[in-house]
Amino acid sequence: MGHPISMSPMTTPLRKDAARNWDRIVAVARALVDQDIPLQLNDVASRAGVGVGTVYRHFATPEALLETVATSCLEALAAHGQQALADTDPWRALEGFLFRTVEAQVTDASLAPVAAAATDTLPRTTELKRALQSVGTALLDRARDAGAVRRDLAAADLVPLMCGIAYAVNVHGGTPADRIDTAHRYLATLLEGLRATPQHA
Amino acid sequence: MGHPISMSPMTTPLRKDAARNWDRIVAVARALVDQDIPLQLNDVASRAGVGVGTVYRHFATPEALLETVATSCLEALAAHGQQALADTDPWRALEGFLFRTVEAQVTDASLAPVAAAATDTLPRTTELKRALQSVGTALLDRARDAGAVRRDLAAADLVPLMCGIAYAVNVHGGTPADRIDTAHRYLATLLEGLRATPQHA
DNA sequence: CCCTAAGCGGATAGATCATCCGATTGTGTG
DNA sequence: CACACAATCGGATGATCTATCCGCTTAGGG
Repeated sequence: MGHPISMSPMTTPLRKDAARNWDRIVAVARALVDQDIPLQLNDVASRAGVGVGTVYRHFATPEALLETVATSCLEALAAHGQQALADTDPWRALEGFLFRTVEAQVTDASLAPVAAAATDTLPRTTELKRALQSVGTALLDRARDAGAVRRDLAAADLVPLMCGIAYAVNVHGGTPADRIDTAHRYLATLLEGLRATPQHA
Repeated sequence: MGHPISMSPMTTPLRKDAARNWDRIVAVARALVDQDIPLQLNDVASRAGVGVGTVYRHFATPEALLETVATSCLEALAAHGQQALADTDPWRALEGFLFRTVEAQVTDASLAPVAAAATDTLPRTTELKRALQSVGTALLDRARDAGAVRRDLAAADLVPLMCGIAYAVNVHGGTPADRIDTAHRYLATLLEGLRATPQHA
């Protein structure tokens, strides 16, 4: 699957047992994140049935493990971003992309902290975040050129705003279904404000 | 100043040395919060020049200490809320109140965690939060009755949204001045969306 | 089959947290 | 003022959590 080496072909492949342990650890971490249990590496080790040293060797910090867990989700977002760029309607493209982004953050607890972190542990995370940022910038610029969004919001505001919405949803709370609904309402409201406001012209 | 007993007249006053230590501890905590240093009670004790036991006796948990630090700020907000209720323009009143709220959260690091916490440690905090909530509800209802805000946002959304904005500002980062500016931009955008949107009628 | 290096795993040192209790000090009383 | 007693102090201490190090095991090429 998604072992580190699958991204960097220059590294010697992991030994079979190492790969197995890597999978176990990430699977356990995924489960913990889904249950909102904080990632403590000692704990992960015992749950995965491996030694503490093994976990620390693969992932130097809880953040590194969390980023690994988040990777697939980030990749899916980036992929959708590419599709959005192909949409001919600039506003619809931006709107759809942002909806997916918040929905992902609200659905997957691993995403929010990774998105909000100023500095990344893994190069892969940096790479993916950069890609997402550039897609967002492109979509926003296009929408702005089309006169569809107000001019005082910059590309650098997109990530913070999406994180803010996700955070607000968490504060609001509720069942998973509620949360998605809340996320939609909040984002819809924000987008209404994001639109260029012709009534002020 | 604001010792616990000043709010509950039924309790015997603190002994002189106890009051002095209480002040020292809160002052140190205030300073730590302002420097974004996490509140660790052992650490607070040594910085305040008191024993660990003393700190733990006054504040059972870091949250209790944080809530105490935040109290004066919450009181100021509640006071402003009362003034806002006196404003005859429903929209302006709501807008002003919300601006103050985010500004406070962005300015004072003790506020955000206290506002976002689902459950309070101190009764006083619960009381103040309830008061703020009811002011917010009143302002929102009034604005809605005046047809000034969209109907699909409830009073229960106000706190989460304000926390979300503050969080977004933190993710965005920058100097204190930048942060206040960012907060204003974000809130202005959100408020634009919060307004009733007549062009959809 | 054997050798080597990659990988394993847990004992353990180090840091942090929170409690408990003997020593100290403020305060009301005679 | 001297005393008694209760309130408060403070840090030694045990519990918990974090992360490293190193002797043992095992995969996999020759």
